[in-house]
Amino acid sequence: MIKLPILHQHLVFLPQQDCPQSLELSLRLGEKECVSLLKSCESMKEVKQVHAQMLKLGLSWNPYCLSNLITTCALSNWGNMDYAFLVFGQIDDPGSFEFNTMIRGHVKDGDFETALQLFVEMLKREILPDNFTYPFVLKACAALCLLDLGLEIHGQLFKLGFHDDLYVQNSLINMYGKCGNISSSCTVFEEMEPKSVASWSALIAAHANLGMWCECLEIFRDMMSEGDWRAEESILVSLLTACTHLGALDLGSSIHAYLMRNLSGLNVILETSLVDMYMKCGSIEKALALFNRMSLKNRHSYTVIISGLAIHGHGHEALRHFSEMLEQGIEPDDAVYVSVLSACRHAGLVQEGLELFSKMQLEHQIQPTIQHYGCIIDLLGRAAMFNEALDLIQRMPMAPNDVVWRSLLSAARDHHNLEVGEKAARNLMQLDSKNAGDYLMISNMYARAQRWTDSAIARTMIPQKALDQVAGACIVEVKRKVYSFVSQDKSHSNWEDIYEMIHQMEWQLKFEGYIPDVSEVLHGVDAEEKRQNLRHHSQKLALAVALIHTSQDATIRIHYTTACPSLAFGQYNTKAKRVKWTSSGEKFAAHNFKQSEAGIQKHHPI
DNA sequence: ATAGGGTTAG
Repeated sequence: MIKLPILHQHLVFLPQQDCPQSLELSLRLGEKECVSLLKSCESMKEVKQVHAQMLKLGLSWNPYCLSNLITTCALSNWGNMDYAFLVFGQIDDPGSFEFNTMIRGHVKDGDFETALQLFVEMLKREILPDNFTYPFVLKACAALCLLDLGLEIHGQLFKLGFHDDLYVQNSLINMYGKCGNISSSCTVFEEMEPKSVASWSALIAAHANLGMWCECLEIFRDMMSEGDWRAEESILVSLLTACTHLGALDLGSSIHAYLMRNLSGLNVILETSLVDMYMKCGSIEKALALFNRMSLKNRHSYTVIISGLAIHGHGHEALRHFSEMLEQGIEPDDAVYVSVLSACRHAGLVQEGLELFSKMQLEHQIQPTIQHYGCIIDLLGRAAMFNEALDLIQRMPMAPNDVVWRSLLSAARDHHNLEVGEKAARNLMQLDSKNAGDYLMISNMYARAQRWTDSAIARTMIPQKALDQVAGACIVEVKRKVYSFVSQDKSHSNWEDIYEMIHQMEWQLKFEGYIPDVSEVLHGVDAEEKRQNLRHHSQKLALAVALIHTSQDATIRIHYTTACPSLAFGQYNTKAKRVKWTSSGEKFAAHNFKQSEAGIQKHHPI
């Protein structure tokens, strides 16, 4: 702890010639002492005191001291980039170290544009970047998804010969991954030698970023078989995220066990990932137990637990956790409010939802995003409060997006409100929906109103608009392996066994008197074709595989996901719809099959 | 002389 008198209330930068050489010589504090003082600073106040001393002692023009001053201001957690910038301006001949530090500081603060501007300024002054410059700059590119700039920089660093640098290579993997160019990530990874744990981590994270969950697990398998790598925390976090999205509870649990064996304690991120994994994989008890034992909970942890409870329909429990979070003094952010509002949405808590929506704006000064509006509009729609919903759409500051109209359309269909449904449908079409599911939903709406012609017209729009019927995929985990299926899938090696199993399942269901309900979904399609389609529907395939591989009373969890290729950067948004099945004896009951058939029209993202 | 890469929620 440094205790120095404050000598300057406001900083005055003396011109160089005003600092008499003799003064510097006469005082003890040399540059070494100055730098070590700077390094032991613990607040900006202390830094300013040291800076004041520097001014007094004539060290304020010493490049070494100034460099260290910038580093302290820019990189400390309590630092101040404005101050760093001020000092940076005082250096008349900044080199790559000073620029690197400034770029790094801005990246750390999340000010990526300024970081890149500084990089450009550096080049303009013909200061050559070094191998330290590129990791920071590439990180800024990654954060801003600037693929073109990233490519240009890759070319530049190649010319300068820094492509051999391990850190630069790892940064490149990350940059390409964040920009959605996964094949380049893989190329960099394959061509580099040697690799480090961070290389694997970056590659796995890059795949995780794009929702390529199965690939994450495969790469991890390669990593473990290829050499003596230690699975690090960050890799395990990515793997847990993959498990969460794949619903791979068994694999997730074994990662948990691995963690308990190999680490002395878990950090918040790992614990939060675990809680999320258990929640989304349907193991609420474990998730809650783990959450309750966490010694440190942050905003993320609460978001995870609240949205998990929301998914399982425990609206009141979710709200209770939200109150607890506020009592703990954790400021909610917009993400927490998304999860809280969606808890109200899932549980049909209209009044609570509306109150929280206004509390968010008035008490916490959070401007609602389209997602928050989407939650509320969905909430109102599900409660058949269509006037209120339409009124809110009118009043919201941004244009309603497809998600908003889609949820309204869905609600109108369920409540048999053709007027609102048609309005939503019109608006959805105006947004030039590329989603085949939307047309199916419109078709279903008309089918329910027995307007068969309109229903058929809506269906014909799909081939007319040449829309891909994005096949939903089903994912099932058996014996720690993850299988995924699309409708009519025959890509699996043992597909004959699978289809034989389906045959048996159908036979048994028929025996129990089950007749598939195809009235609404597929009106106007040839009846035999319908049954063919349904028969090999992806969920059924997944169920068959699970039945083949599991014993009688095992719980089978099948996850329904949708790829949304329309999202930016080629990202896949996997939104899992979870259906829980039990395979105890004859109990893979008929209503489950109905659910699976309805699944074909359920693949619009929420 | 001082330094760098990978990780969580919707």
